[in-house]
Amino acid sequence: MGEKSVNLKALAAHLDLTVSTVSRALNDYSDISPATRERVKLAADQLGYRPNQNARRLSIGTPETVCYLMPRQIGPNAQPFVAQLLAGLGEALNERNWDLLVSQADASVGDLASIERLVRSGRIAGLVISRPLKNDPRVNLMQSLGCPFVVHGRTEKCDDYAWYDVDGEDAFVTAINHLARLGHRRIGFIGAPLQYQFAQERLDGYIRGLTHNGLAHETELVQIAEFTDEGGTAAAGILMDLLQPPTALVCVTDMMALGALEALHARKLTPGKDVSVIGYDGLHFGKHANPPLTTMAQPQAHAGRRLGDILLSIIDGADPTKFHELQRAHLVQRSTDGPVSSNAGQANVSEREDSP
Amino acid sequence: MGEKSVNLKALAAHLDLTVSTVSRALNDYSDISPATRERVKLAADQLGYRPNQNARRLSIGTPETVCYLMPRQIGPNAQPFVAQLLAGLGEALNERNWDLLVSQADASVGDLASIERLVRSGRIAGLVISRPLKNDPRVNLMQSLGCPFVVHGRTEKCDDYAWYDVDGEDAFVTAINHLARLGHRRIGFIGAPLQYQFAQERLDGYIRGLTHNGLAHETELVQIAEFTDEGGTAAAGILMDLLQPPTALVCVTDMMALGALEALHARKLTPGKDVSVIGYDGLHFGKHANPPLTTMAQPQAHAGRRLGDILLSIIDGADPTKFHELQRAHLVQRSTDGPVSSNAGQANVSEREDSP
DNA sequence: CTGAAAGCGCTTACAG
DNA sequence: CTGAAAGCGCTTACAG
Repeated sequence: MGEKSVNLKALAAHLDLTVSTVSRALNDYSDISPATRERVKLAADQLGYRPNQNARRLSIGTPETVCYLMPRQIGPNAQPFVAQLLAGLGEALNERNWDLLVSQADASVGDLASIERLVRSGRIAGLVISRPLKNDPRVNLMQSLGCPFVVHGRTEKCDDYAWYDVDGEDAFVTAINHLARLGHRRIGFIGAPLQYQFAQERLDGYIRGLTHNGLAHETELVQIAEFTDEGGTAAAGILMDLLQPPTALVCVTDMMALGALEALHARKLTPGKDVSVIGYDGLHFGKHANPPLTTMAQPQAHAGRRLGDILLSIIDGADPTKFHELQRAHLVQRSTDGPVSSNAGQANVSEREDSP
Repeated sequence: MGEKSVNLKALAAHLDLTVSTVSRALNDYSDISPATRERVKLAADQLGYRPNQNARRLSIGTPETVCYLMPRQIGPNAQPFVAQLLAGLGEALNERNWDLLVSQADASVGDLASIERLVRSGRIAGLVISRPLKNDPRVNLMQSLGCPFVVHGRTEKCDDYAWYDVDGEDAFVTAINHLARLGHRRIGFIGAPLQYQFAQERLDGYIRGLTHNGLAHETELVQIAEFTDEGGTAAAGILMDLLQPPTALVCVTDMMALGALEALHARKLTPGKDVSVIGYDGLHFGKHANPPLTTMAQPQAHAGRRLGDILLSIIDGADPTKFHELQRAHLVQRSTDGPVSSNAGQANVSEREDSP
């Protein structure tokens, strides 16, 4: 146990060869005789030799490592997709024997410094940024550092770097179209802080959807909150307590939609019957919601793999601006969408109406 | 953009000093005059110098990196806790400026080779293994390699290495006690494949709980399936279709419990009223289940941080066998547990009863 | 207090 | 076909 692992020198000595020859044999140089190549490889296997990667990478001049910048936790279990994304990234990297680092620097100040340190210290050959802000300083930083990167999502101005995204605007147009077809004319929007580009896009889609269906965009129907279930509950509460409450709600994340369902339950309203709710993400968990959540599902199975492949291509020298990959979300109808209810449009009777 | 980052040599030249002096100044050696130390640090800041970590680590002889072995995906979004765990690990590592690698090797054959390569190639100083099997070859491998590691969970024989776990046996005794107090006498167990130690432990707890409450352990009440919601649905279906179906179900994961709820709904049974269901994990999502899921919640907020701290201690030379940290899960009562229903114990009328 | 030198474990032109 | 040597960018005894 703990036999110190053999290095090139020891292996060479064992074989009565120089490290130079052994190294080239191991790396399949053509100027090594087949005989010694085999002999070397056999001995390497037997002794369990593995080249020291720090030394190797220092020598070849690339860290053969890529970093995934984890979005910070917003509430408990808010990121069920991280594992899947990492699995996809790892799959792409494994094929080359590259490593996957994870770090937690977001768009705040101190974290920019940590990103800079990460790339300047030669630890990584590329970076995956996720959940970008409308104007994200990390993107600017990476550009000025000249380090390859790919964004999972987009910023407002996104033409000069690589990204992979799902079309949130289109998804919300689809959701509104669906609701309009069901007869809804007052549709509430439950959104996330607009500094996040995804939040802005989905709001844009909501507005475009309204316009497209000849519906007015009333600002009181737009409620912004943290993208957690509690945020969704709070926002839905405000909307349902309006004098003219909406008959349907679209939510920027499934988590918020789940929270919105709670607000409906608290008001004895049945989701899908009294009030329709459509979420966004397509989380598997939505199937078990009360009732099962209708949602705009994004095709997340291959996001990690694609992000990895794109990043590797860029590191290999491809033009980043060639990679603008936009996927579409699709409507998954479960049980929270339905035709506008007969008593729709009923005004809430507020105490204030009776006041002076 | 892309100014090639300065290295020690360039920085030294810029300062008219040798790399030797500059290195020691940067690392706060006491034999450097305060004046030049300040001068060096200032210049380093200005030029954005960051020591190349591959070189540094090769020189100091440690990779300053730790690896987290991700459990493989079992179904979509099956690992909502991975993000939280990584965040905790990262927090512990950040304090020393160490890196966090993630890899996906599980207990299968080819993956053992990849673990061996990982440690032999000097890329990592330690490893976090999760979701171990009863007898996990990864643990044996790490021991024979003499590489520090910590297990999230335990194997059957777990006295000679470090682990952090939640007491699943105790949790299931608690769950059974709770159900027994509510009058249940036929309690079904929905489990995962028993090669996983966690599955065995929870089954042990189930049996111990039954015994403790004077209830018989009937093998037909134990159903093993994959730990996904579909697995839970299938297992619950079999149990509820028994001639003498159980009046309560305990499930080894919340995911399986959510699946079990579906099986009850399909049979027009109301969870918490007709049949009680208790899950395990304490997933946040359970709050939004139909109805909200009662569960044995594990304190997962600090698992990552603890695992990181333990691993670092071992790397620093602490005795691994000193770290056997067992947390307790606690009952979170939501809405799927309730007193045994009045029509409990009613036999299913099967067609076979009418047969010859 | 600072410099010159060796070494970490590889890779890769360059000789022979 | 193989060897001797330089170099990757650091750190750290060892001199002076």
